[in-house]
Amino acid sequence: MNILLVEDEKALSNAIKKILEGRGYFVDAVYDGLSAIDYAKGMEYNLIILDVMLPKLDGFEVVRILRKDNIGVPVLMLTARTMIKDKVTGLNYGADDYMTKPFDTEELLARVSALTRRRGEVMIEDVGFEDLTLDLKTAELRCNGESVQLSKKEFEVMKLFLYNPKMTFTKDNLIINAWGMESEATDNNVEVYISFIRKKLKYLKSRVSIKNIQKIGYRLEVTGDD
Amino acid sequence: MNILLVEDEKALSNAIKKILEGRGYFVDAVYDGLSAIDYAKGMEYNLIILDVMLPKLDGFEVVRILRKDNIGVPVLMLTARTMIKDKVTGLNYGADDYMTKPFDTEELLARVSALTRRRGEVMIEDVGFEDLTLDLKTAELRCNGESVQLSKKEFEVMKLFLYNPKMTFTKDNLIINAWGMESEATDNNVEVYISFIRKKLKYLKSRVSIKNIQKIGYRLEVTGDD
DNA sequence: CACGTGCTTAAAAAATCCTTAAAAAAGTTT
DNA sequence: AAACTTTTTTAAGGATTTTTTAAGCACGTG
Repeated sequence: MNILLVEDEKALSNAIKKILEGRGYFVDAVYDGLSAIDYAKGMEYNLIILDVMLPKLDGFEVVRILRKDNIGVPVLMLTARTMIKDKVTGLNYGADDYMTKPFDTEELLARVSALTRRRGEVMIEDVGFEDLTLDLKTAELRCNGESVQLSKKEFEVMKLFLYNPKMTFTKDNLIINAWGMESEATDNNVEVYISFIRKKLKYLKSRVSIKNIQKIGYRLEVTGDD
Repeated sequence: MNILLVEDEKALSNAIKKILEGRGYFVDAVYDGLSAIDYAKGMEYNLIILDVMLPKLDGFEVVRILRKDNIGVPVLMLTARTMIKDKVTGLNYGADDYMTKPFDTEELLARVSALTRRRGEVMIEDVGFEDLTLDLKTAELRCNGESVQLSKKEFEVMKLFLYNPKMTFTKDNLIINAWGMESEATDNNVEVYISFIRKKLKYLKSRVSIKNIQKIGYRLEVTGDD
């Protein structure tokens, strides 16, 4: 369940994002009207939460443009409590619901779930490749009905591989992505973790393995392929 | 939780009444504007659902009169999809929310609970998962005929788990949802409460337990599953 | 075969989590 | 308002898991 959040006030934006993510929604946050249009055209959202007052292009314009382009995603408008007239304008331009600021957590969640019509339903998003599936919620790696629990770092590394199954990653690549820019991890750290993961892949009897190319890096490989 | 339903179309009125009664609300149905005023003055309702088009006295007038008499009960207006301008008028006269016909059950329930909950009241339904049932009214957690009383915070945490039984919550998630955005609760607070709840789950001999995945979060687990 | 590079493992170190007890705060009752 | 109860927070020690470190072995390439 993907939500596009358009709100220029950073503090509020972060608060809303956290609340929604806490309930399992995936949230992209942008901070002005033009980006909102770009994002909304770029991918399929299940809901757009749209502040009225925005830099570059206000909320009304955003809805109007989207509707003109036949993008029918439900839109929830945020307006200041005083500006009741906004409600009308927004609704005339094609918004589906409005909510006045400030609002409380429960109200937000109620309206969001009303608009997405998926009350209580769970949203599971997994990444997969060949016979492997990685559960992004629990960091469990599954294969042939079996599953193993990955640790946080194993998870980060595996996620990288599964998102880019054909790519070869240098050790530095892996360090930056799984350990972070600041980290002082060494090549040996990577080797150790590759070893951990290989052990788990073997246990799962997966057709996928991690291949090393000397001095170049690691990538996924499927037995019987090349 | 008492609701006054004002809708002259008998078939629709009965449908709404049934839906709401199914969720534990008590519903009085009347069929014109004058009766609406009588009833609303006669007893305390938690919510009035008000059609715009009514015999004798239309919906707008009803809200206006009630507000003038300092009756602040939340009002949810029903309008035909085409009559967007009604929304404005209704809101200006003091309605709290509107809904366009036709609408679906989930939407109705979401709005009704948003409006009734806003006044701090608790809903009547229970949440359940596997052998557990959480009474939202009393915060009692039941299992196999036994039951234990949860404290406020235990209740908030458990509610979150039961509403999203498959989801994994980070400690931050739990803090935001159970303690609130502003709170300065630490990870340790969460750990302590998880421990409290686990003790109660054990006492109830439930098949459900709370599993931790290091550095990732907590989620419900059913013994014998995975 | 020798060198660099990668693999594996064990153990040390660090981080995270669990549990409990006691202090503080909030809520009740008398 | 004081005494009591319950809930929530804080704190500390121990248990567990993850991550790092380090050392010896294996492997392939030149």
